[in-house]
Amino acid sequence: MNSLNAIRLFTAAVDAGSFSEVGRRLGMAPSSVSRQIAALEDSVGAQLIHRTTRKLSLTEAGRLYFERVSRILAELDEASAAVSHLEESPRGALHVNGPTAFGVRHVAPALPDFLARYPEVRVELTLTDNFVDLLEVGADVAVRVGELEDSSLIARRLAPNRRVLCASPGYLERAGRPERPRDLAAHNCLIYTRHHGNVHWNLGGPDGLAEVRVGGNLRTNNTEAVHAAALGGLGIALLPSWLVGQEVQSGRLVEVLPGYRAAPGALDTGIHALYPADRHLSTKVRAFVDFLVERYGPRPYWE
Amino acid sequence: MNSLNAIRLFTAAVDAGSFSEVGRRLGMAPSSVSRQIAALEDSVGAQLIHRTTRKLSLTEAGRLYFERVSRILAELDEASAAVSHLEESPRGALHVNGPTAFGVRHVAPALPDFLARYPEVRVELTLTDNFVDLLEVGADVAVRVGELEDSSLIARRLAPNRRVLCASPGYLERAGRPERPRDLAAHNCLIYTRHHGNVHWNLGGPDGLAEVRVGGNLRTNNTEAVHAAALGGLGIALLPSWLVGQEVQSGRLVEVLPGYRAAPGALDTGIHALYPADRHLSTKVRAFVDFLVERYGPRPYWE
DNA sequence: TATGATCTTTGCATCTTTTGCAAAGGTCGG
DNA sequence: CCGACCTTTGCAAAAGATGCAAAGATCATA
Repeated sequence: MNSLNAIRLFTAAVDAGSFSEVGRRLGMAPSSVSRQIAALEDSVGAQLIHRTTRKLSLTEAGRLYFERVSRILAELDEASAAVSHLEESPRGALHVNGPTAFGVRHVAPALPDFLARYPEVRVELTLTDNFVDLLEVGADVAVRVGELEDSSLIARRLAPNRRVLCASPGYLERAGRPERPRDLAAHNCLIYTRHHGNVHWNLGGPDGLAEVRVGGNLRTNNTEAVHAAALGGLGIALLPSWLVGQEVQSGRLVEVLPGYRAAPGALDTGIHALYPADRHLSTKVRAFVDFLVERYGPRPYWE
Repeated sequence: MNSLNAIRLFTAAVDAGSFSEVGRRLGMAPSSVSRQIAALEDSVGAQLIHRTTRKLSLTEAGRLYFERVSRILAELDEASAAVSHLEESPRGALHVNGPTAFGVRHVAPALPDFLARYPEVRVELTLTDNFVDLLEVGADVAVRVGELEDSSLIARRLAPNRRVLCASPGYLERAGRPERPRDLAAHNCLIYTRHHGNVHWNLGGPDGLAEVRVGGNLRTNNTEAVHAAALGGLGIALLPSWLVGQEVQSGRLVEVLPGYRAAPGALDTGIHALYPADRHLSTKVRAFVDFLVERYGPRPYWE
């Protein structure tokens, strides 16, 4: 096909009025200019420029081609510039995907600050609780809590994902306060699980790991339900700190066995931002992830 | 710079949904497609396509670029097509240059037939008697009578340029009819010359070359003036056959010393079409020159 | 009128770029 | 878990672009 370079040389020759002058301006040998333009003429099948040693002049075909092509070249440069412009600074649409609970509590509230810092960005926040393929849904970046599927995506750690035991002050007053992990077996523990069968809580504390079989009158596959039940005083829940941290701080919930944490498991790998492992990471994604890292910090505000 | 090929591959990939599919359609290795598009991304400085092994998806930059670029590619193809179209058959503007006298008598009258045969051609006929640079004046083809400057132009012979002696019947009745070249010295010879000094007519006839010094009461640098004077009965003129041929045929002028012709000289090299020696001779020029060659034929109608 | 400067083009050797193949690493469906 | 298919990278070969020098041509100038 006719190369873009040849077309550029053609227009340059029309402007400069001489192949040699083009060569001088563009730092190439006149012979190269000559050959490229000759090849272009062959490819379109028409003489574009009449040449004498002293003067160039356009043929009718050349005039026609020049008019159309010079406009097209400008448009092409504009298109490249527009794309490059997108990457100069964070700008354009940013599709963020994340789980509902975390998104509502810690992503959405962060957006005003983020958008204030990057006024040219538009955020489209999609909160879903089923796993979605980033590219499928057209997202630029996803926030994931726990369980990272191994994939070609890059994961950047935003915060730890720790689960703590907690209950409402009313429940503890009524049912007593466990002193050791094994005391939990006698309590009404609010179970979040996606599977059937017995549930064990693995707790790490000052005296090492303790596995406690727990149970109670509520099992659900919805963390929010456990949360609501705990707030309502139903029992003891094992919930992520980002979900209950502020309520513990405000006293609406009380931490139980404060020296103990859920032992790190599949669900506790942390909170990550995921984005495609492209050679060119877009500035808006980088800015967003950096922003979240900075906002949550080494020790998140909810801890 | 970013190559046109890479851009074409990019749009092809968007259409095909897979680099391998592009390779199959265009007959090239998937690796080449991959590398070209990667290079394009480097050149614009942004990721255009997210790739997994199973799916391609456009980034925002990619969508933006695709929209603009696919339209631009279409325009570019159109531009090439328009130029190629010009050469498919004679078509477009044809600038013809020639001398006034010949042009009025033998070019302009030929144009109706020419344009009837090639309805898509528009002729712009410029008649000038001073020598002009074809390219300077933007002409595609020139008709030249006699004296070919040697140049880079191609000359195609259209007809002989012979000068014959003639006078009006009235003059011959009054002054008598020369029988031999030397008789001309006693006649009123109408002199066309651009220089000062004596004028000699070199005549070739059955007995070889004869040089006669001629003179009379009219010298002019304008052939038409000589022509008009001869028609008016002023004397004997040496004029091109294409100028007086039809008047000789109609009897308004009578040929003098019919066995003699002006000996071929610089002025008698013939009538030629001149056009640039380009690698791609445009079809409209070729058609026009062919048309004149055919119209004048081996023996022009004016002879 | 002759000379020199400058222009375009072509042959040729060289250098850069592109290409296809093979292999590696990854993903999806059965 | 396996096989089919995808993208990417290394590597050698092919293709294309480049610069130089020389040839042929034109114009300005001495």
